[in-house]
Amino acid sequence: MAKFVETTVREIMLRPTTKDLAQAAGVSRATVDRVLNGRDGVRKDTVDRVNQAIKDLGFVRNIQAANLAKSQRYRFVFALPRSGDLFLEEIIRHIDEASENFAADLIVCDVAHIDENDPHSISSFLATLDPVDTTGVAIMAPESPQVRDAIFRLQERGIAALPFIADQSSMAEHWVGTNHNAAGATAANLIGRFCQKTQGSVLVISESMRSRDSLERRIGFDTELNKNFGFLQALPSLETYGDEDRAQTIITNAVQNNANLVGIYIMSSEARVPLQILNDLGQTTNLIKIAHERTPYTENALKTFKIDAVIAQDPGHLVRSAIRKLKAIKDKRVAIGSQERIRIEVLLRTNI
Amino acid sequence: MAKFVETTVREIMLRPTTKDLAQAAGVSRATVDRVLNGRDGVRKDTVDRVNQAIKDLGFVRNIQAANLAKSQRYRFVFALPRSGDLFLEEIIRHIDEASENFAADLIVCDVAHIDENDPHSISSFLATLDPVDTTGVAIMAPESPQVRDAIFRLQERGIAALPFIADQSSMAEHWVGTNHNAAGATAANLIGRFCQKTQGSVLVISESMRSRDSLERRIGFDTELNKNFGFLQALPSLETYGDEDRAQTIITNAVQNNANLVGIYIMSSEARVPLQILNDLGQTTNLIKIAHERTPYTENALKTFKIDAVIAQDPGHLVRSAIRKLKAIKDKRVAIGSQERIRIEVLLRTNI
DNA sequence: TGCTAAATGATGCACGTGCCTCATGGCAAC
DNA sequence: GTTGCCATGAGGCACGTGCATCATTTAGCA
Repeated sequence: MAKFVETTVREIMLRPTTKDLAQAAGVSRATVDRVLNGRDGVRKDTVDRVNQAIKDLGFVRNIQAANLAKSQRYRFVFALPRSGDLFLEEIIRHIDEASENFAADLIVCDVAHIDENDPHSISSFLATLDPVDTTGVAIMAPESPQVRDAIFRLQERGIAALPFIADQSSMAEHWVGTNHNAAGATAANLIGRFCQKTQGSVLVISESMRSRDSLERRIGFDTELNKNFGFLQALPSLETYGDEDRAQTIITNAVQNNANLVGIYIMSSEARVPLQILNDLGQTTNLIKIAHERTPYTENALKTFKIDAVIAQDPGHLVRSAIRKLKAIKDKRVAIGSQERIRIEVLLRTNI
Repeated sequence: MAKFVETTVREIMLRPTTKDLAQAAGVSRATVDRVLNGRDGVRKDTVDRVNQAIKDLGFVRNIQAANLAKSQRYRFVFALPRSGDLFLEEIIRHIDEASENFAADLIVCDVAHIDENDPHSISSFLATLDPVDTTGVAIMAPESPQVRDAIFRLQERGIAALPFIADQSSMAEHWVGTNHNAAGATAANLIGRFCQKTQGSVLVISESMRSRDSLERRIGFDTELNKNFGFLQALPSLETYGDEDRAQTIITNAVQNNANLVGIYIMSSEARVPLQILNDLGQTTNLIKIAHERTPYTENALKTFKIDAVIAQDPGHLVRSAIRKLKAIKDKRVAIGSQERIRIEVLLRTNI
């Protein structure tokens, strides 16, 4: 049984303050303040003395008190594509939910809709944001030089900016989303394991192959299939361009022209349209079908055996992770690594 | 493109204070304080007036300021079994990590080791905890009347208490962990889908069937297997009792006496011992193998094709969820529902 | 040595809430 | 009318930090 020595506990419960710091470093509270907040006019060896005291005492700034003093508030904007996509609806729902639940932390979230295919308009929207009432922005938009530049300019103006779900390359660690390559590989892995070692081909349906996300998924999918499931052959990607009529035509053609089809991978986040078309075709019931993202539609499709697995990223986690990261940037902290790695979820009928 | 009217933003960024409340309700700040903190000596209609003002203004108490005023600190104790279990090690690692990262929120976490099979000693340990230095406890222990009672007594003394991973039934919503039944069903689902429709039997290895968790997993497993994979037959559970020699004997026997084995489900959180035994036996390489919990060992086993899938609950998420729930209880708030539902993760070689 | 600028100290208010004390006014029972 | 209780008001201090102002000390330099 663990013992808790009284004094230790008290020490833990009472943390050192800037006053203690000042005393330990042999300076005044004003100088501690200068060092803590990076103001200039302090000699280097004084700075070092204070920093040493911070280490020695294990001082951690009381952010609540600091925020109180600064009347700091956080307002984060989620810049999302305007679209009727079910996955986006889920995202927005979670932003609303998070907005309520982070109210106690003085955080407010808003959604702004952008035209995802017009980098110029996105860039000029971002330019209108004012650091006075906007603390940070999470941006979901396909990669483009304009958007990447706009993000850098935001940061220069003191607004935290974060690519959201859609990756802007060269932002390195600074984004929120999953590894699309691994997600595609997981789809291939599941199709390979689920189909009964039958020789055959796999249909890949996408909304568009122009985005980096789609390309990466496809590469991950192909690589895994070739390497570990050589008996399966992936067909070229069908692109629906979000057009239902076009989807109807190309999917119907593909199914009828490929007699030895064993599986279908729906790569885009809008699984509903392709699935309904496949369902209406009727001849695809015993094919392995894998789609992306948890929505009411895909959940139901899993339950009713119309689909075999869903590769998903948790929309609530994505939203909260973005909020925490934006806040961490503002607070000049580092966020928890392991908490912010968004998992690639595998949803089956039994674990939704 | 979204527009943000100046005034609206300012309104959002500046929240009403108790002063505003007092003015709106036509009472003094002292009375607002009496109502907010549930002190008595206030007439009912006055209470109603204040509550109405809270609604009208959308007042939300500034917890940071309140904590500052109260010098409120949180110290949470995780009461865990003492064991060399890799999963437990992961849990402890995440408690340490969380402890660092929640420091900014004035939260400190400690681990206490309990004797999981001695409800009496657990109960008397819990009784020693002092509300002065312990804000809440997360308890990982098998279900028992003594522990359940001890939990209720803790709550009476003002210490938040929460069953952790191991369920104490009748605590309803108030616990942190996954649905074991669904986890077992998912294991069955995966084995059923992965094996190539071969008739055969499935070995189930457990540490002990005395715990409710194991029973529930087993029930979920059997139900799913019988319902959707009738061609497979689950064998009676092998219990290792944490004894390596015993494990060696019973597993070897089972494998040699069941010629038509197609899969193995390792139900306990300690997958290492059974897996090593199976590996040494050599004749099980092409059986479907499924285990529980992500540990360095299971991760490696996935990567090297020694195991086909892992059913896991994210230890970091479990820990953080427990902390958030305990804090919410202390703050008399309701936690975010969707954030606190721990997912049953399916880990494959491609998405770890 | 004396001058100037840079570095540091001293101090006080503000932030929003909890908690305490003391004063005041009303109302009912005697 | 007096007494005593109850509901409420008024005000102040504390929490830990940010930020501002003004005073004072120290270092650098001629």
